[in-house]
Amino acid sequence: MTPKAKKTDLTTEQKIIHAARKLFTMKGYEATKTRDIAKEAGINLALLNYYFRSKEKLFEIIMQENVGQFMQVISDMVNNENTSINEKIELLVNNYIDMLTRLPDMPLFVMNHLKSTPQRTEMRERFMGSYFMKQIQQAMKKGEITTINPMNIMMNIVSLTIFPFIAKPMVQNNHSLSSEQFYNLMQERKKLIPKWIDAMLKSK
Amino acid sequence: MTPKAKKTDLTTEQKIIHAARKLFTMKGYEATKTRDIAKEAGINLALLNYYFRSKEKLFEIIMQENVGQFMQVISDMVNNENTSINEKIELLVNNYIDMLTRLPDMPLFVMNHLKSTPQRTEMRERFMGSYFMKQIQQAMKKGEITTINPMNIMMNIVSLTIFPFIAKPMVQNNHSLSSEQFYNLMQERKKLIPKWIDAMLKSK
DNA sequence: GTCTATAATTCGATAGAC
DNA sequence: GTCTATCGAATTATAGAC
Repeated sequence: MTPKAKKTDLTTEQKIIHAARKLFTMKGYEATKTRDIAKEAGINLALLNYYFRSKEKLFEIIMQENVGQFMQVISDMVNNENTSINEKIELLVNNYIDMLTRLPDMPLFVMNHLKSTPQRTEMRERFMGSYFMKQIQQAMKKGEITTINPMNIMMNIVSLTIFPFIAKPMVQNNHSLSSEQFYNLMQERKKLIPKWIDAMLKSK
Repeated sequence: MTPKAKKTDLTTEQKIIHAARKLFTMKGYEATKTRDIAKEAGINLALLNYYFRSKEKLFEIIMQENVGQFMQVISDMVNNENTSINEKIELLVNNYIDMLTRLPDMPLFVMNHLKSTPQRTEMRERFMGSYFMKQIQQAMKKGEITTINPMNIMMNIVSLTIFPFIAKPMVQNNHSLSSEQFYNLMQERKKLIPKWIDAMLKSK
């Protein structure tokens, strides 16, 4: 047996987490039934409560895991003191598009939760006090970029990167756009979004 | 009595629709209970089923109403033969921001539904065969705008306009950004988004 | 049309055997 | 740790009186 466990070698706890992650992110909290999680995990309903006391506790674990990953990409970007503005934007766009290609349900899942139960993410504070923010202000002062509310810069980068994954079912239905075409479109945007942001920052 | 009915003068059917619209868009299908709708409407639970046979039928009415409004803004824009490219963009951004200011829950509500039950919206076909599309292709041929996949243009306009409302709970928590500040930011974007799109279309 | 009462089902959670 | 069986609450929907 290799040290790397096969899928069937997962512990019961891991099997439940895997099943819960799949169903919660796919269908949301209310629409996901504990019976379905148990079935998907190949175990019994009672065992789910034995390991995780309640549906809500299990959900919180999955949600924090998702919120964490989601926020991490932004934190990594805005606090990096070794990259230029343009490099930061490229890094964030690349990381998000790669992540959301693997986990396309994540953004809607996270946004739904933040709406119903606002968290202390303090996105705005984190951004306003970040190294990225300082770089922007310096570039503005030097006249290298146009005068602009920094919130708009961050909002635009994230909008252009994430929204297409949220709107995917709208543009890509009935095979009008194949999965492969959508994938290619997103890969193409990795290079285009930084260029567009650059054009925006230099517009008068 | 004026011909315009007061809120308390609504028919029972209207009272139920109003309550259902509020709760469904706010909390989604599963989390909304028929009892709560009845309570919100000030009527009895049995009466809800008397008028609308089932929870699902009632939901479909509310959902189609929302999807319709959502799509209408795009249809109005891409099929208008009397406006320039820039005027079209300004119109769409203005209409969406005004609509979502009134109905901030709409985008998440609609996106959640389209994901779970893909509709025959054929957004891509409608766009690809539209008058707006023809204008873009002409402008590209004349070299007035840069060479770009038209899907990206539409995707960017909609992303920049709608995503901030979806991400609202993330940027605006714990009074870090007041409702008024958020409102002002969105109003400001009415003028900025068309400028940014313009810069994007002229970038090399 | 509107109500009260309740049927029928579903769901989260637990008891208790192994 | 894992299972079967079941409880108790919640929820959608309906029956039947007025």
